[in-house]
Amino acid sequence: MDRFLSQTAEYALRAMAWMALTEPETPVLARDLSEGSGVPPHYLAKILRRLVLAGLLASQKGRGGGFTLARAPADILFRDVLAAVDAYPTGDRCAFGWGACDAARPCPLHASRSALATAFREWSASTTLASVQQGAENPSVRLSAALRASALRTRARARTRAIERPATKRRRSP
Amino acid sequence: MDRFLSQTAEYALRAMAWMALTEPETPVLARDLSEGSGVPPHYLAKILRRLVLAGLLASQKGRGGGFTLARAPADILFRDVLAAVDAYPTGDRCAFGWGACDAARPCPLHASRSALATAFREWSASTTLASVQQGAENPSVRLSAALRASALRTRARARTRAIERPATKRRRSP
DNA sequence: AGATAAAAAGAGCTAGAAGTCTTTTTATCG
DNA sequence: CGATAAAAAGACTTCTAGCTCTTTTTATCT
Repeated sequence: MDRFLSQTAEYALRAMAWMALTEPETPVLARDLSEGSGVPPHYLAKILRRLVLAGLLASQKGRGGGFTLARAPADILFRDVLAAVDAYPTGDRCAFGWGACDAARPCPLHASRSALATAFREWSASTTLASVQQGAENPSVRLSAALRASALRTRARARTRAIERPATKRRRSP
Repeated sequence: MDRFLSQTAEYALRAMAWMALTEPETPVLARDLSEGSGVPPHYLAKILRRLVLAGLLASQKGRGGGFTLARAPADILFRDVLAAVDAYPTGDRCAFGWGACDAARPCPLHASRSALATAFREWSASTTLASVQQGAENPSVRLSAALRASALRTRARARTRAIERPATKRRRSP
């Protein structure tokens, strides 16, 4: 094992982190986000959808569309992001296998398990997307550069396509 | 999502917790452990094997055999149990997708992620099996009762089998 | 209107986790 | 020794997270 959270949860945090590091209000393409963050494009699309449904992102279809943060980074908890992709553990089922298990009638594992649950809840409820914006070496500089590069690639792709298709109109099978 | 750890990790902790609550030195049958803890019997067998290989349990084959704790509960960390079933996250891969990411060159998610990792490590390295033995309502009483009942069922099974097979000797297909 | 560009939807694939079943090995008892 | 009782081994199945591919919908631009 090499990670604490599920792959999907990590992808969701990664995507939101990227969003928090881009120019606010400017729509970001799923494709650029995928290339920049390394999350598989189609899988990222599904994750983004869930983040939209959870009210953390806003999406705009069609030309000039893309994704934008729905709220200020400081108002988006890690917990919100995890919950959006169903990666926020409720921990309501007893680890010991008991039907009922609470503070009143704790199972032998209850106390230890609660300690972990509490630590996790405090972490995810006290950490916001704003935390990714402050770095010792100002990582946003590097990130902006990466995204700029990505945007340049996007324009390059457009140009390439324009060249590949010289004046002839193509139509897909009817 | 409803749990913090993988199903296997939870089963491993559950099994070890049961072991810590039984009479020391007295071998516990995998079957009784399964019935008592609710872990599927054959799956539990595999988990127990891993715990033996990790040096946390001792096993004895044949009649009168079973499983016993290899060390005192206070000397068995939750971390040890999780590591035995490969459920101890190393967290060495960057959550942001960077190849290199450490305290020197942290990714934007590094600090937050480290906070979680630290909390988890401290929890799993400071919690031992002894923690399951101390409960406000002395859960070991209830557990001992449950195990006693389980042991009784085992003897009942033996009796039943003895009755089902009255003096005739059966042999499996050659 | 028509071309284009974006998100959205949905069907399907794959590998690994979780769980089952059967057989084999090893020990003990009578 | 032979019956029995336990763990151990291993093949096999099932389910689901993660991932891919294709098509559809919606918006914008000329």
